Amino acid sequence: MTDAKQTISDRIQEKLDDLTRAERQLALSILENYPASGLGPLTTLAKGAHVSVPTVARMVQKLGYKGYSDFQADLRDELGAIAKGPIAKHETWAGAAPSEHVLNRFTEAVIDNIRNTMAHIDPVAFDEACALVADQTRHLYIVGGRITHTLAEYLFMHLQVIRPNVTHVPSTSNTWPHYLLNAEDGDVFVIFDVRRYENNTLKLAELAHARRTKIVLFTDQWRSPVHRLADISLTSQIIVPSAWDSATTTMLLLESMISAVQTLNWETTRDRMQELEDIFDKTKLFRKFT
Amino acid sequence: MTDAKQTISDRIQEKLDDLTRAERQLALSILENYPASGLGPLTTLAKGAHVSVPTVARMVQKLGYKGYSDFQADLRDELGAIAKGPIAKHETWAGAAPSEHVLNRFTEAVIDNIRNTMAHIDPVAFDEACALVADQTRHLYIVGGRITHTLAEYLFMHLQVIRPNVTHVPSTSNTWPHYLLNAEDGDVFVIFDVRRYENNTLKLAELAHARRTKIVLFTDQWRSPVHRLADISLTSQIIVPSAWDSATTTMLLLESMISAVQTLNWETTRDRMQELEDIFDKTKLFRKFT
DNA sequence: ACAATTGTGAGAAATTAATTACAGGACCAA
DNA sequence: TTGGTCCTGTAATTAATTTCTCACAATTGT
Repeated sequence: MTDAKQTISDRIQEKLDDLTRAERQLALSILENYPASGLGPLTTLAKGAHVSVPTVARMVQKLGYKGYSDFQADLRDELGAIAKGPIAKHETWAGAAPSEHVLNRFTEAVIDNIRNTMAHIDPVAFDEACALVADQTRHLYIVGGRITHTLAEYLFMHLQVIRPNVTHVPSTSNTWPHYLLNAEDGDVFVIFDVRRYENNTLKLAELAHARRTKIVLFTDQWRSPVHRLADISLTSQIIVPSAWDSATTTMLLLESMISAVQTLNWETTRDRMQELEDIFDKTKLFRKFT
Repeated sequence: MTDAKQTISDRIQEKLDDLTRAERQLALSILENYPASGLGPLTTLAKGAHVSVPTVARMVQKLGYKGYSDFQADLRDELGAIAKGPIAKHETWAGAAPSEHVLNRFTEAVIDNIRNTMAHIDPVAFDEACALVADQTRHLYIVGGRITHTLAEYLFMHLQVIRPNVTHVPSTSNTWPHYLLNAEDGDVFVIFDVRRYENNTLKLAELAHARRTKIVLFTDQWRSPVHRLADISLTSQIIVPSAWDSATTTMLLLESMISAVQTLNWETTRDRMQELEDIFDKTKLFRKFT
């Protein structure tokens, strides 16, 4: 037992000497276009390698598989594991805890979410969204739902420092129609809507859309119906081993956006932050150290 | 048609809007484990995505394929082309963006934070904290600060469903002394305090400590002064390339705790969640699908 | 010439894909 | 609320493909 898991490619190369001429020819053909060629029909593979069908059947059995289907299944598994990316699938994060501990299972799921989210995100759209949010000439409305209003508020708090003209609108409230009265052509709505999509949020988005405002949507992989009205949708994968969904990945996107917007507006932000510091100093709400 | 070649992944995402709910569910399932899952048998794919066989057939046709086999062949071609091309650069997270893009720099920093946090966490202490939070015989107070009150509220919302006797106390408020009147020996305070530690929060912690309550503290690597009063401190690394700190890692710890507490209280939680669902159904605040 | 290997062709068995009709839900608009 | 529309899963059936095996002939290398 050298290694817990060796790739099928390794396995083939290892057995290469035990194979006969036609079998070797087949094996090399598989390795040549690996792993795609091994995932097609048996006859195609045979034809591509210029060997006969029984040769293929014989070889996979020599490799230790029950049949070609078995071999294919293993190939698919390997492909799935590889696609997961640079970090091993079963890495233990909290080293002091067993891998079945909730900390490790949860962390693994979140890392997976992050990887998947980043793999599918369109950086151009992301940059456009940041530019919209950074544009101080547009009034900015931030809308959250039942769960997501915490994320909305997190964004709101930071943007308040970065720029003026920001309003936080809780969609689960009777008062949100009032906010729309002021919304004009060109203003920006940042809307959060994840699973258990809320009718209120959709209504609000529709009204905002009707007023020709720009809409930036934070949603999950299943996409809130709001996305049809949104100019830019940023989707996160949010599945975790829990009865609830995870907000961590969305939070990551959010903080990335805050960071980007802060950079875009740095001149303004620096002054405003300094003022804020001064006010804090005066009020003694915070401690300098310890 | 902008560029000559688009991947099937792109093609799916592009058509995502034209798909119906179940079809989208299927499409996302394919993207989730791409491209391995699409190379297996149709029935396996359908089962894995929790959709029916005809749905798969309908979707691939909407994507412009003659049938599932046709779709698979295209997938294999793409896989073959990828393998031939430049070696996959898995250094970056958002593959479509350069490694200097804020998304990649930020994500890398957050992953680093997670790794570091998990490396230093004491799982026994974590479990003890979960047990305290899960204990329904103790009244639970949740305290957040200027920034962290969003995290506090996130925890509060979930625990409200899991168990009774939970109170959210904003430390930046004139009213918090009132809450302490009711705090008794054995009650639990969950306190959030990260950089720019707040005097109010410390005062509140001192008073809570004087009343012999248990204190669970979420803080950062520099540790809030509250930690001297806390029974259990859970520290996160929160540094990111930004003018602010990151809450993502703390959020991860938080969600792990919610998941653990939910498991500990599953009997109670299940019933309460069911009731909640029923109420949602009646109020029609949420939509079932799409 | 002998032994091992390989291909041929054919056919059985198993799996898989594709289609249909229908009933139950969800959504929507009046 | 209600009727209508669209979507979806179930189940059953058929068609098609694919895997697998066999016996035997052809080929190759020794």
